[in-house]
Amino acid sequence: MRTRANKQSGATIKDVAERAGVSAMTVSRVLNGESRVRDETRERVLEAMKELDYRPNISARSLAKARSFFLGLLYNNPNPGYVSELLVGMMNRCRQAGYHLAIEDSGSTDSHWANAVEMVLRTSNFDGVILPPPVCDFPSVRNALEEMGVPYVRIAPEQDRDAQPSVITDDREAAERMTQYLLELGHTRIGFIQGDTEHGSSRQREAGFRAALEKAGIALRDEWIQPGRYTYRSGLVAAENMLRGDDRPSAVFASNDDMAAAVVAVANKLGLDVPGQLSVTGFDDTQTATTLWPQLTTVRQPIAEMSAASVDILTRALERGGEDSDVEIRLIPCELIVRGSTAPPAA
Amino acid sequence: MRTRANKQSGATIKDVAERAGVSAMTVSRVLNGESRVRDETRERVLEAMKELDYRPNISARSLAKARSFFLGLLYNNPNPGYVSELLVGMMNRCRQAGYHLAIEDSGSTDSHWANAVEMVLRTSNFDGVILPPPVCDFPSVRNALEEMGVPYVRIAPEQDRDAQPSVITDDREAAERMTQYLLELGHTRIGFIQGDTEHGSSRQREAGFRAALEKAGIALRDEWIQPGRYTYRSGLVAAENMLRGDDRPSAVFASNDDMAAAVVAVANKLGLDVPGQLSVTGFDDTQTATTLWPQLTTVRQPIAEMSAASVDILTRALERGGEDSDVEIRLIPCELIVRGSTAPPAA
DNA sequence: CTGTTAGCGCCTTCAG
DNA sequence: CTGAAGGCGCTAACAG
Repeated sequence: MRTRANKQSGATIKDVAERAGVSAMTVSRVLNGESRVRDETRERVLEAMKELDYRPNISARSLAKARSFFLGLLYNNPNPGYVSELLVGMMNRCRQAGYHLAIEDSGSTDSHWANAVEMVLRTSNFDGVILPPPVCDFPSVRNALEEMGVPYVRIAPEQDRDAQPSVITDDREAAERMTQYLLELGHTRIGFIQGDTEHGSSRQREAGFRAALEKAGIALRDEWIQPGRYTYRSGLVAAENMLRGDDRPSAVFASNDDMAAAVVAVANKLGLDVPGQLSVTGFDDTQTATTLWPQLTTVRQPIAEMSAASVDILTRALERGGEDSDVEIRLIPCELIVRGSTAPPAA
Repeated sequence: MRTRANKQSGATIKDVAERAGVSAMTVSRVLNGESRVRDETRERVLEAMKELDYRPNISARSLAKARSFFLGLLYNNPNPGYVSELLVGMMNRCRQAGYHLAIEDSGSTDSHWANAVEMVLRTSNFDGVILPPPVCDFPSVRNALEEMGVPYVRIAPEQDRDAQPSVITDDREAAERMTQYLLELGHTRIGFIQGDTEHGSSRQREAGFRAALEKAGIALRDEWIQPGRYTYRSGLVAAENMLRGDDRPSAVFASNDDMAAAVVAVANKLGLDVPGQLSVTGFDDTQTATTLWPQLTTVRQPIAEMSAASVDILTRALERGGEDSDVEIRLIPCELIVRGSTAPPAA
C-alpha cells in the first residue's frame, strides 16, 4: 500500500492523447516540435498537456530514441577557477541544446582513469563526452572512448590536434605577445615559470616566450627558467629560486595566474615592490588575477566560450548522427589584459 | 541503411541470457546483486556478460524502475572555490552510491529560478536535488520542488532549518571563536565586513562576531561594521571605508576569504603592513586563503564533507523510498585555522 | 496531416 | 532458485 511517492509519476502521453482526443503519436509529434500537425490539433494537445500538468518521461524517451540526452564532462579538478568557468559555458549551451550535463572525476593519474572512464561509461550512457585539459591528452581515456564508440570533443588538446573535433586556443601566440609586451616596456631580464608538463598548454606557452626573446635577440638564462606545476605552491618555489640574490630578473612571466600570485607573494616577502621593482604577469585571467593586489597583467583565456563551443560541436555532431563529415576544429583566441602588476623596469 | 553508430548499442540482456543458457530474468537478478541465484549460475552469467562486453542500458532500467539514478545540483555560482569543493565531495559519494550527478544553474535572482527549476525538473527526472546556499533559501525553488514532489537536501540553509533534511555547520560559533582569538591576541579595535544578505551564513557570522564582542564588553562602532556581498570588489569598498583615516581598527574580520583578500589589497595600497599594522581574517578557507601573502587566518568550512554528507542523506532517503522517517539534519563543524595574516596589535 | 503496430531493454509479478 | 508474461512511456516505421 504505497501512495505515489511523488508527482513525477503523473500523467502519461496516453492520458494527454485521450484528453485531447488524438492518438499518442500526435502528442509525441507535438512534443518533438514536428511540423506536420495541424495548428488546431496542436493547440488542443498543448492545452491537454497543461491541464494534466504533463511531464514527459525522459527515460522512456531515451530508451525509444536510443539516446540519453546527457553529456559527460570528465574532469580532473586542476584549478577551481578554471573548472567553474568551464561549467558556466557548458551549462548554458547544454540547456539551449536540450541536453543535460553530468560530471565525473576520478583519480588523478592517467592509469586511474583508464578504469574509471570505462566504469562511468558503462553506467551512464552519455551521448558524448567532453574532455578538458589535461584529460584530453590522456591516451588511456581516448582509447577507452574510442573503443566504446563514444563521441567526444577535446578542449585545448596538445596531441593529434585534428584527429578529433576540438576547441583550441592560441596559447603560443598569446605567450609571445605577452613577452613582446614586456620587451616593449623595456624589460630585457625576464624570468619564466613553466606550467605542468602534463598540460600541453605549458609547452605552448613556453614556446611563445622563447620565440619572442629569440626574435628580440635576447639570450635565455637557464636559472631564470624555473619549473612549475600550475599550482601556487610550485610557484612559490620557482619564485624563490629566481628572486633570491641580487642578479634577478626585472620581470617574471608565470605560466598561469596562480603561480603569478605566488611570485607576488615572494616579492612581498623579499620587500620588492610590484610592479616598481618587479613586473609580474600571469596567464588565464582566472579569478585570482583580480583577487590580488596589484591586479595581474595576464592573458585572458576565454574558457567559458571554449567550453560552450565544445558543447556546440558535440551536440551538432550528435544531431548529424554519426555520419562522418570533417572533424571540426574551432579556434578561440586569447586576449592580452594589462593591469597593475607590470611597469617599465626601474631605472 | 545506417550502420550502428557506436558500440553502445551492443549486447542486451537477452543476448547475455541466451549465451549463458538462462532467462533474461536471471541475468537481471545477477545484475542487481540479488541473492537467490545459484553461485554456479551467477558465474556463468557474469562470464557471458564479460564475453559479450555487456553494458546495461540505464534508460531502460530507469524506465522500468521509475528512477533515473541522477541527482541534480541546482547551483548559482557564487564563488568558484566553493563550487569546486562542493563538486569534489558530491562526485565521490555519488559514485559510491551508484548515482550520477547533473548540474544546472540559472539566472541569479530568486524569480528567475522559479521557472528554471520547473523546466529543469520537467526534462530531467532527477531522483533528488541538492540545494547549496543561497539557493537553499529561495522560497520559489523550494516551493517548486515540493509541488513536484521531488526530494531534496539543503546545504547550510538558514530558514526552516529542520523542515527538510539538511547539512548544517556552526558558522555562528566559529565566527565567535575567531573573534575571541583576535581578542586574545590583544585586539580591541576590530572591524567586521558583512557577507551577502542573501546568504544565511552572513547573518550567522555577524551574530557570532557581535556575541564575542559583547561577552568581552567591547562596544561596537558602526563605522567599523561595513556591508559586503562576499565578492572581492565589495570587500575593496568596505575595506577602503574602514581603513582610510587614522582612527582605524587594528584587525578586520571579513565574512569570507575573498573579501579578506580585498582587505589585504587595500592595506598594501595604503602601505599598512599585514599583520604588523593590521590583522586580517577570513572565513571558508577556500583556495584564495592560501593563494595570498600573507596566508589568511580563517575558518575552515568543510565544504566537501558537507556536500558528501548531503548526497549521503539524499540517497539514503531515496533508498528508503519515501517512507517518512525523521528528517535528518547533519552538523559538520568548522575549524579555526591560524596562518600568517594575524598578529598582536602594534604597541 | 493522423493513426496503428511493434518494439526500445529492463524489471515486476506471479508461477513453478 | 528460475522462468514466462506483461508493462514501464515513448517513438520509429509504416499505413492511410
